[in-house]
Amino acid sequence: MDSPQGVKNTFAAAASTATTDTTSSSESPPVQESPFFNYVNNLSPIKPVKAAHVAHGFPGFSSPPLVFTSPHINSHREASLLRRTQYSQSPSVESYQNENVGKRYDHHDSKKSSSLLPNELVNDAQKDCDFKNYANTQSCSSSVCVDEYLADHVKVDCDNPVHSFEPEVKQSDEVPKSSVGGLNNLRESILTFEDKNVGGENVRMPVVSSEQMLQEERGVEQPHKEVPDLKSSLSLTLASQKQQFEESFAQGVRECEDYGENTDVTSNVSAENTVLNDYEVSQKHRGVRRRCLQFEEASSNTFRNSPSSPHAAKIVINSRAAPSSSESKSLHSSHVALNATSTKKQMVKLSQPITSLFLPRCSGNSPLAGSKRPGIGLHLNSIVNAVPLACATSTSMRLAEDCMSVQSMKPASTMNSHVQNIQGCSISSNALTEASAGNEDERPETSALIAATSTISESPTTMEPLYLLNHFENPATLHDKRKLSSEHAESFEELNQPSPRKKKKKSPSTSDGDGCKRCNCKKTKCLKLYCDCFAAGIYCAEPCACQGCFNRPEYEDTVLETRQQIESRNPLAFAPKIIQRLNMFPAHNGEEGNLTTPSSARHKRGCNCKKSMCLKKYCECYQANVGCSSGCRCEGCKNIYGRKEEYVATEHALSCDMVSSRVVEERFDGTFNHKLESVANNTDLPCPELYDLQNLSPITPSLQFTDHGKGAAKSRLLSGKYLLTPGSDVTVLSSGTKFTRSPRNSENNNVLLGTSKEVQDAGSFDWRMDYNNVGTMDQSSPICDTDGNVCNLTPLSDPPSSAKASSISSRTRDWNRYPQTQACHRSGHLLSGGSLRWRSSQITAATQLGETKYLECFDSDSRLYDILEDETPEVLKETAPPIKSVKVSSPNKKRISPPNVDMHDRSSSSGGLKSGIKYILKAVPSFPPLTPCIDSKSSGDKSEGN
DNA sequence: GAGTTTGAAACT
DNA sequence: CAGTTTCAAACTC
Repeated sequence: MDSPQGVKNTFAAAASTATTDTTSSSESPPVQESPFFNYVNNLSPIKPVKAAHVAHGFPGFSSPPLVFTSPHINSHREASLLRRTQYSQSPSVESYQNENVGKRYDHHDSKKSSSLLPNELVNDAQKDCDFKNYANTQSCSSSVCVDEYLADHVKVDCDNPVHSFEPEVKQSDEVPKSSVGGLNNLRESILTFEDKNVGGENVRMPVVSSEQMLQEERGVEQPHKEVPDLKSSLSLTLASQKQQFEESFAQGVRECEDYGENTDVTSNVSAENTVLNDYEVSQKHRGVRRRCLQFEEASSNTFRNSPSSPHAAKIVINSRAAPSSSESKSLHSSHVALNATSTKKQMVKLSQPITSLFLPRCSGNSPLAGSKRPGIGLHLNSIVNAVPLACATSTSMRLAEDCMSVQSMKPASTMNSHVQNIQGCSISSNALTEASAGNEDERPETSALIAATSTISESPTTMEPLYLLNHFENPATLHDKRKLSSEHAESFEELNQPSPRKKKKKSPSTSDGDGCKRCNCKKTKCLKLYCDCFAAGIYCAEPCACQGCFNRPEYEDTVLETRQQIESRNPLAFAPKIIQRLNMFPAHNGEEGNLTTPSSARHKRGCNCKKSMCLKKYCECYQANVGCSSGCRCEGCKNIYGRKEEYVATEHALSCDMVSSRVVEERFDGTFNHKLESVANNTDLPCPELYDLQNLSPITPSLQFTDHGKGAAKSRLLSGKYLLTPGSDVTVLSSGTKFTRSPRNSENNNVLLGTSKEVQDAGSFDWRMDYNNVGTMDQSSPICDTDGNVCNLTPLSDPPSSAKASSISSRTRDWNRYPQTQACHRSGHLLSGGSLRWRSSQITAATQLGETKYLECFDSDSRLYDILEDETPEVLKETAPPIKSVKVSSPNKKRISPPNVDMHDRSSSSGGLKSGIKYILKAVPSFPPLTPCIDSKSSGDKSEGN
């Protein structure tokens, strides 16, 4: 590989727009010479940006589908990690872990050291532990169970999960001796652990002990022996999480199980392919068996129907990855990896539901996590519907990474991002565990949650870009996890096939089998929007056939710069192109969930097809599986998903129906807001859901509205927030269709921001937020964080209304008062606000204000009105003006459809809300173009404009 | 796999 | 703002 610098330079020279090297090259560690690193790096990119978002996202997990999933990332890492772990069990790994805990990986270390995975695992485990600690007893119990599972403990002391374990243990025993030995080691370690902690009590606090163990290990860097302990502990935590997750998941969604099983199978296959040795394979099998047994048992305990089995299968797969090395180690690592992967997979499968579940908890526990991945703007690819696939790409942009606390690590950052993703997964798992922590007994709640989430998340399809996710370290939003997981699967394959560009071609763009897109750029170096990967905010991955690609973690700086430049020109450039509009009612069309429904989603800009009649993928609307809207300038539109005319009509109808009292209530009812708030507070709504809700709720209009009347605005904002909260959302917005509908919504977790513009902003915000606030994020719930970040950003950015800002600031303070949940609401507001520009721009300025940010956000929202008017996608606007809407599309701008309706009018009427139609932007992961965006926005151009 | 078509993105 | 060029995906052969 060229040295990054050199490449950058050349690239910069080559790329007209792009690239500024300045920062650069130096940053990116040259490391990558080894193909492996390159490979890894490729994977890593995703992490940074998206991860952060994702984190919140989890909530998302729901995330969206599509877009590109960078395949490799997760799977590869896991696999590589596992393998490496085998090789290097050495304390170094532990040290990494330790470091990771406090920090993140160094590039070199991460890259070079195979330990990465372990680190990730460790981190996850640690996080999990933290969560568990937070959760305390409950989690502990679960963890204990997990430990037992892993250990196959002799003791089944723990009645709960433990019992199930016994059988597993037996099986494990059956496993080949070699493997058995490893198992035994693990068991021993576990046992010791248990003994220490519990001393044979049925219910233990293993978690704590596990954590302690981990800490000890970290601190001391004990030799291999300890490693197993750590691993075991990790595995235990992971296992516990898995169990919890599985349980809840099983309850909530069987379908997911099926899906998961399928995936598992596939993963297994791939794993096999990857599998190095029969020996390893055997180990895997063992692990699988165990896990299967364990999980099965666990699941059986809780719910057998469910997914547990699938999980086990998944686990097994994971185990494969971890083939070798010392059995015990391998086992541990495998367990960990498996756990991680399993969780991820689950996440992926269940993703939406899970995320939602997690998010709430995450938000509750750790504020931050939640931050939605605001940033992520989905590209067309991301389009919820269109991409049913799950490829959520894991690829995260480094950009995010830079922003990320871990700035120091560049290349590593990518790794970190991956790790983060993983962590996120773990986190999510933790959240689940926490939720379920209570053990089986407690499960009911979790299960209920899960069920709820599952219902909400129904659509698995949604994917999210990773970049944004990466931003949030913690966040590791579910989305990220999901993506990662999905990617992991792919990554495995990729790993197998080191050559990056092989695939190339277009796997059908948006989705390869995975549903991940891959670019084939030749001249743009993947630094322009021509590149789907770049546009989606993800790094190019191996599958990409691009030439001279700079959209890689190594070139984070370049990518960021380029991105910023693009955003400076068009703040919405990275915003999700497709906005989902949720109908309050299931579907006037009768097609509730179907994104395809014309009413369900729209392309932000609209297409401009002339020859394809919107019946081919040339049409972005068609490609996104969305109907054409008034914003489209297509000729002879025959979009099967909905024609412009239809769209208008539907809007009309919807508006009539929807507008009804609810909107009014929302607007006016302070009580409503209160309810929402209470709901938000109470409910652990996963961020994603919130997002969804937000998305659903025609927030933007509300925001605008709020702008008009500040007081009202606040209330609305609140409402928006409420919307964010799942429960509130449901109540408020729609009645329930929302959740179900939005598979996308789930995706949207990333989307959080909701409206396209909003989304974009959010995406950018998130990124920025993450970067700036990474630390803060941790503190606050992820969602909130993101929101908060966004808010912060917004104020700054908003140039226009300084006065507003002031007023807003006061408001923001109020917001600050609000708990994280509120923050989430804020995010919703943001979404509703829809003026992405502002936010984005604001983002730059505001970084960290946190609370104040929220307030600002509102302000920004007001500004957003302006923006919305300008930028808001036609779709959004359309939604607002239910009837008239016929075509809002601005004549001039091809893409940008100027808002037909007066924002004020709409806002006042909250027409958008009333209409009941909600659009969700699936934002493409927008990089955090830190500052520049604002200006452009302030300029007021419609995003596209020129 | 190469070549053509298409429409978005970028540029002027 | 409009028009043109460039680009890469989608499509066809």
